[in-house]
Amino acid sequence: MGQPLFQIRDLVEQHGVIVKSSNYALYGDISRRVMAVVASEVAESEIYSIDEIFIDLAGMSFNPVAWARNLKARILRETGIPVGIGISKTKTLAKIANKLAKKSTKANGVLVLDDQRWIDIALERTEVGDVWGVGRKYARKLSGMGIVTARYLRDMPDQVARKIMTVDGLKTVRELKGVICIDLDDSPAPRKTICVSRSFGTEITDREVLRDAVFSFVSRACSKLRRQDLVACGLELFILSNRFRTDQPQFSLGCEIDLTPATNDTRLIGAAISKKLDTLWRDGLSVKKAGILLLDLCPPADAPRDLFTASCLCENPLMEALDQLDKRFGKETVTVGRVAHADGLDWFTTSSKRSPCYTTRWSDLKSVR
DNA sequence: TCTGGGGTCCTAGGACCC
DNA sequence: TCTGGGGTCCTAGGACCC
Repeated sequence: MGQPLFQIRDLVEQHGVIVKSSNYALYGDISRRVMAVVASEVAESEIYSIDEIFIDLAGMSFNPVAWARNLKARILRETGIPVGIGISKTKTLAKIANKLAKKSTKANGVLVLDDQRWIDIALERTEVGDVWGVGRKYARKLSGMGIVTARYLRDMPDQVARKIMTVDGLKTVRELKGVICIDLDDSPAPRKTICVSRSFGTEITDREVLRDAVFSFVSRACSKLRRQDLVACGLELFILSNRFRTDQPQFSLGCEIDLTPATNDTRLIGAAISKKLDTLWRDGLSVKKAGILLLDLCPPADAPRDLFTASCLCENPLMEALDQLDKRFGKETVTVGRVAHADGLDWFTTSSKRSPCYTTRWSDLKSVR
């Protein structure tokens, strides 16, 4: 997991491993299909990530195992996707149940942890670092104290948990005890930031090429922003050196830009960034990674206004037309400014092994004879 | 040669207010 | 010149998640 491909070339060759570049348009669409099936069966749920959903079964009177098996079968039939279902008293315990459901052949994808004896055994078999909310750093710290399993973690005193891992860690410990501390969140708060960043296939040493790249980030970020009906009050631009090259000086340069009045117009944000880029740039830089971060997002009506503008965002027919064209004919059919010069794409991340967008792009549709 | 991208939350400390 | 108590807001850094 997370290992660069070039480090495991022999393994790939030896076992005939199939390699795929990631394809988020495809994953996103398949995810929506799976979530839709789940939503049709339950009243309360929370989509937690592209491949996870929490379901509230409180007050349920039917047999949970039979119900879960049925749901699992239905998702497989309707989407082709195999899923695992873990059921318990809290989200943290349900995540553990889910993990075990996948591992155990007996469970075969569905596991209920309700009996305390079984919970104890499950926690004993779970490494502390596999608990939801315990990352690498905390896992190392806890192991140093002899807390190596989820069971030890559950049994540690509240004050110690709080001291080592702040209130979040305390919540985790209590959730392991079966006390609900992390509620089901069925209406997630709107985004506060939007980030678009890339590592480049080839390092960039030319300011104008970098400008091209940054412009394409702006284009993507603004389109995300408009899709969520938000405006940005500020943004951050950053450029980084290649951290793996010891023969080069390392740098991490960035700047913040105030956007007043708040906007989601690609042209305005592009122009603001372009100006800043000139002050940030120095000849001799070799840029491996760059990105932009849109900050302080809010609905247009909530945006701070300046003295001379009635509203931060009037109707913007041009941007609307742009989004419509993208929607109808594919991403970046029409772009603002200087995006995507014919010869300017060398820098782009390589993804030669991307699977087709079977379900979201007409030209990628599978043909059947 | 090649080394991912996109988010949130908490805390401590400093600046400021009355 | 010295002295106190009670707040808010912002930022950087560090942890976590997928």
